Amino acid sequence: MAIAADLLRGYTDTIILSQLSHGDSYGYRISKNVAELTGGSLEMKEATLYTAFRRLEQSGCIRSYWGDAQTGARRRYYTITEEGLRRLEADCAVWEETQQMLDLLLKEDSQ
Amino acid sequence: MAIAADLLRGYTDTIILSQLSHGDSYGYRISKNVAELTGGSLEMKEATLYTAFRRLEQSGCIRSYWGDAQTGARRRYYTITEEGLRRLEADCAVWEETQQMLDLLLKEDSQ
DNA sequence: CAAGCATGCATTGTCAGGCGAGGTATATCT
DNA sequence: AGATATACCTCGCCTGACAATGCATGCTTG
Repeated sequence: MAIAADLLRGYTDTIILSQLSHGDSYGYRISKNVAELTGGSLEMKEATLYTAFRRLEQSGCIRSYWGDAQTGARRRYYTITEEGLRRLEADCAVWEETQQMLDLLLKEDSQ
Repeated sequence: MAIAADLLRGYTDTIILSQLSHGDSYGYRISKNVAELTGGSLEMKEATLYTAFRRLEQSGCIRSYWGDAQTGARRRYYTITEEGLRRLEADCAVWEETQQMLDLLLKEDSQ
């Protein structure tokens, strides 16, 4: 397939993995954290987020456990796995290549 | 919507517009040109390409005309419009922001 | 001359991911 | 009591990438 353009679409997973590489976290927090980091530019929609969690757990990139909900609503925490770390690294490499490729194509001098 | 992650997916259109900003061209040529520029990393599939042409023409970003096929198969040439140029510029700006955003999220220091 | 390959365009149907809309539950503040 | 923040989840739609398929021309090579 060789760096298909379609790959550009799946970066939700990568962002989640990146967030989890800093330590266990949960949906709501990741969502808020990403929003804050990007100055509100990127809002991960809940539907997007939770489907991504299912997908990532399915493929063995993350594991989950329920936190005890003494205070407030219950939370499902996620942990990144070894597989997930490898996936993250691979995704980042692809992202680098993708950036270079698109930059090349879009910044190509006229004529 | 504010720079949705989904926007990352639609860069086929942008690449085509960029190619056409250098002068009129046609499907096969754009496809070969992109493949060559990226060292074969990016192969625009025909189905993708021609669907994109329809989409872009529909939205007024490009216009098309048949070249005379004296030699070889007939070709449909495409011209970028004013609207298309504006679209290209806007897309490039979005691309810049997107890059910065993802870089920020993926290169964020651990801890 | 037939077969194969490069050139060239086009459509149909499938699939995956983003996300709008809806639902549930708890705790706090007014 | 109602609003708001925290927190999770799912269904169904839409869009874009692309495999598969089909068509036509012209050149080359066995």
